[in-house]
Amino acid sequence: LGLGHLPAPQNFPPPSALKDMKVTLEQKDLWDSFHDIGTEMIITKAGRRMFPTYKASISGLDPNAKYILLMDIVPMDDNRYKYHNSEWVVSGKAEPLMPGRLYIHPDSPATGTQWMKQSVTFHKLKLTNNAMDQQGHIILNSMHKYQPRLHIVQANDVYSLRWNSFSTFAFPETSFIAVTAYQNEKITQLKIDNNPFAKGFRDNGGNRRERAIVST
Amino acid sequence: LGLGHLPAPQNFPPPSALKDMKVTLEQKDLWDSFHDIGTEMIITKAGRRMFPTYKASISGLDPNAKYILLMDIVPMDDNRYKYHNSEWVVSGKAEPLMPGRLYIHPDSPATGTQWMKQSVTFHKLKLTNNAMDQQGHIILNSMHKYQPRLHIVQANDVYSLRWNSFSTFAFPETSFIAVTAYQNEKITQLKIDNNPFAKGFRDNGGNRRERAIVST
DNA sequence: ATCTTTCCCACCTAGGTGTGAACC
DNA sequence: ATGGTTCACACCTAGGTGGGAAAG
Repeated sequence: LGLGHLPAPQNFPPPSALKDMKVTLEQKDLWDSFHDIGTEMIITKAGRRMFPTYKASISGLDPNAKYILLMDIVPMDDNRYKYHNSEWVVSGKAEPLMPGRLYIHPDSPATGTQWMKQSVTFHKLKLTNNAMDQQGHIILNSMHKYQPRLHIVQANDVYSLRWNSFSTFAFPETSFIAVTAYQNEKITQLKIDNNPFAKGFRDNGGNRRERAIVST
Repeated sequence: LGLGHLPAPQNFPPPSALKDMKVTLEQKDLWDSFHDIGTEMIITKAGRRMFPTYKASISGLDPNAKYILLMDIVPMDDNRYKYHNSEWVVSGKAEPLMPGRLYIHPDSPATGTQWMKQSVTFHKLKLTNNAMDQQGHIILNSMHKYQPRLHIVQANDVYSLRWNSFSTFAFPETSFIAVTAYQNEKITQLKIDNNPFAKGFRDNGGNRRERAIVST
């Protein structure tokens, strides 16, 4: 079990008490369309959201027990990558990584009923390349390959978080390479086409206004 | 102690263990300028924020104990009011009120250290006149007079909330009359002058653009 | 040179304001 | 008629996008 690296098998066998627990990734088609090309996620100093957003629907929890949901993002290998001739190639050894930060879902702790009644979304999670980040964002190295993981922990509050009874889920289609600027223009176009916040960059059938010239 | 009405004295004597607990209302000058005229707060079906925002700085908590902070808003008397000849006058008996809802500060529960390190703001609290509200907003009756109260409860989580050890604080300058439309135009003007979201209604020294005519 | 990162920007989404007419 | 409520709206704040130039 590599220190902070992705363990195999990806999904831990859940404790017997939770054997019916099931997690389904939402918007799988969208994730797949990115994954087929090679997903890239922008990381910035201030922190950047992931797109697509990680959303999951959960079943099989004890309705009355309390759970904390968290995400972490672990390196998939020991390589550093570069984008060369329209493909990702290994370019060296991975940078050393600080112990991975955890993003605790802000609704935590909540009962099984509350987690199951609607899908759980992690849209507020942010990625940063700033190793000194003070805002609790997840710190990653650019040009490295990562795998997000969802953890479900039965615990009464975030302070008594113990790692003695939890289930971990990793969906391969959510893996990505962290970048500070998009490398593959097909990824850029998929983001523009699907992220509502990037609508300004869509080609509206020739009706798009030209960008204004800034006079300084 | 009137059922759901404002008890006297307004501030409960705190438990001895919390005798050093202190709560200071922020932006007291702003609250005072409203209070001097007669504060009105809009209530709507969808829920409306309060302005000024209720903010408090807190000291004297046990740094390591965990606390939940809540607000409720209680009737100040049994009257219904109306605004007549530029003043508020009693116009009848109060409407019956559902048991008051509590607004639990979203950072709850947190340690004394966390509550004390910066001021606590309740800007997300919303008021509604919709008795069937499903979104957890505080339900009030229009044309009735109210007093917001802050409660500090030592408790480990929101589910085990017990009313056996808490402190209540009520600042008279935060009392208000709930309305569906402003009655006193001095209140309207104070809101426009101070609420950033109402900047569009400020008179910019004659530079304000005329409102566009809507063609339908 | 080449590759990667940073910064400011126009352009969006999301949602908090009082208005004034319509509604009851 | 009168008094109170609702609704669509223009106009804001707040903050999430990738672009492109500049910087490293």
